Amino acid sequence: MCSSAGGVEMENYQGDLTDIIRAGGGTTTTTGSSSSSDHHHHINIINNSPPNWDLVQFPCVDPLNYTCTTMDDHHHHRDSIFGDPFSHIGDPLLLHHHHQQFNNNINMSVSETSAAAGGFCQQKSVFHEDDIIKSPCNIFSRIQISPSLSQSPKLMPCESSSPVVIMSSPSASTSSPRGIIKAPAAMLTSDMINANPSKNTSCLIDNTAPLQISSPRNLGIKRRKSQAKKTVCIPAPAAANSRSSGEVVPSDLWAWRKYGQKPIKGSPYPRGYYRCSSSKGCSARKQVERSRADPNMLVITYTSEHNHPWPTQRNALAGSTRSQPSKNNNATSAAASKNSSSSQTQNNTTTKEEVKENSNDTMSPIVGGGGGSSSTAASVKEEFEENINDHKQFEIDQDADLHHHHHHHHQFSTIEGFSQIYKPALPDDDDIIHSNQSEDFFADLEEIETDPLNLLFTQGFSTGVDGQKESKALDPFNLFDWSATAGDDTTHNNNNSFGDQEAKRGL
DNA sequence: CGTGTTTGACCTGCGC
DNA sequence: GCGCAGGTCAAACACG
Repeated sequence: MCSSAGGVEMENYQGDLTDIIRAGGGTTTTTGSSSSSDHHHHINIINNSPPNWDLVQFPCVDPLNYTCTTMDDHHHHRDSIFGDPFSHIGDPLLLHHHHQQFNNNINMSVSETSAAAGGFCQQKSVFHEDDIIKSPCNIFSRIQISPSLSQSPKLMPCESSSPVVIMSSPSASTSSPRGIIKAPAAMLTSDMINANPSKNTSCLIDNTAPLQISSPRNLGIKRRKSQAKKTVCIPAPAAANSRSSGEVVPSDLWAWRKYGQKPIKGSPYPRGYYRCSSSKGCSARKQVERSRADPNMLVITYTSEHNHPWPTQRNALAGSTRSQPSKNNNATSAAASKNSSSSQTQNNTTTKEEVKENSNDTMSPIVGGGGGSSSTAASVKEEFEENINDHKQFEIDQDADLHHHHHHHHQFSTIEGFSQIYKPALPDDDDIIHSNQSEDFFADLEEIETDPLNLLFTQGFSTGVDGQKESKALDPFNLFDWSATAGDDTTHNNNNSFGDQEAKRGL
């Protein structure tokens, strides 16, 4: 079955990119080699520039159902149902300059359905080269949603950080391996590829082969059930040379349990299958695989939605925290051998163990690995608490690097962004970011208030009133709701209350 | 004991 | 109908 690995075959790859969010990535790549210890990762992050930030942040997004109130009202469809982290994310940087534009032009909340219906918004402005170039490109990767992609010319020249590309394909069916996604191709122009000569390929999903979306043949993809799927491409938290499966899944705070792994034809990397373990009845699933073009990038496909709030229990921790089983190596290698290809083997040399190691990284919770695929909010929380000191250090470093005058006493101001971002996928909560429901929800989440992300944002992006503007630029997540926040007091209030709670807790 | 991972077998959808 | 390939199941095992 498995085929040829080697990565020679790219066609399949393309098909997988139905709805893609690409996180810029490259970031981790070099540094994070598998072998690096937690400390190493930590250090890297701290010392590094923006690119690392990308890594740190994207993962966070994942589980959240961002309700993007700011999005164009015409496109209410939400991806959030998938727990797609990026579905509602906007480019912070771009927002900084084109906040309004972003809202209008990018519809992050577009679900496949909407996409199929042409719900995608115009991606026009967002990807202006000027914006990209001018923008700080620092902390966060650019998040781009390219619905049809045809228009997004240069996506990511961002030097320091690769942009995150969110792509939504018109039809869910396109995501099949065989399916060809052409849209992405548009995104992956030579410009994009070359834009970042200095950087590795992180930004590219597959630059070696033409990306195609939807070809007649593609339609035949194996979609058992025409389930809408969301594909997210993010930088692999772990070492670039991850072993085996390459499923170094960034922590998304949902509890995922791996229930299968299959070699994918045409890809040297196997695909891991995860299902939500937070709730028995939860049908949320995700597939994680490495990009063939760029092993540093993980392609995560979300299927179904979480039917439960954010995990507040540590029920999923038991296994998540366990250290690397010796068996893993063998298993992994075995899997690798199946795939056959030297390169594959090499890449596959990274086992879960490494992933776990990475996950331990204090910074990982967010992206790098807070527990990898299996990490839970609780676990992340734990890690965070244990390393709170480190985080503070991180904050300091960030401040220095970013030249932002962020102060501890301001840190809670960013909670607003956090609360908005941290919205679990709640059923039927379209557009509820402003609703009481969301408020209640967060009230229930006290347990995870100390979530690393929260802290991260708090520390990393805290800004005073004066810094609000800056924070917007820096805070990728706030982006999403800024406009909403501005126009919606409710949201604001919710956030504030949330922040207050944390403040009370002495965070 | 509870939870997660691994992994071979099985199921299902699709193209030919 | 057959074969291929993706997706899922479930037993065995590991970890805390």
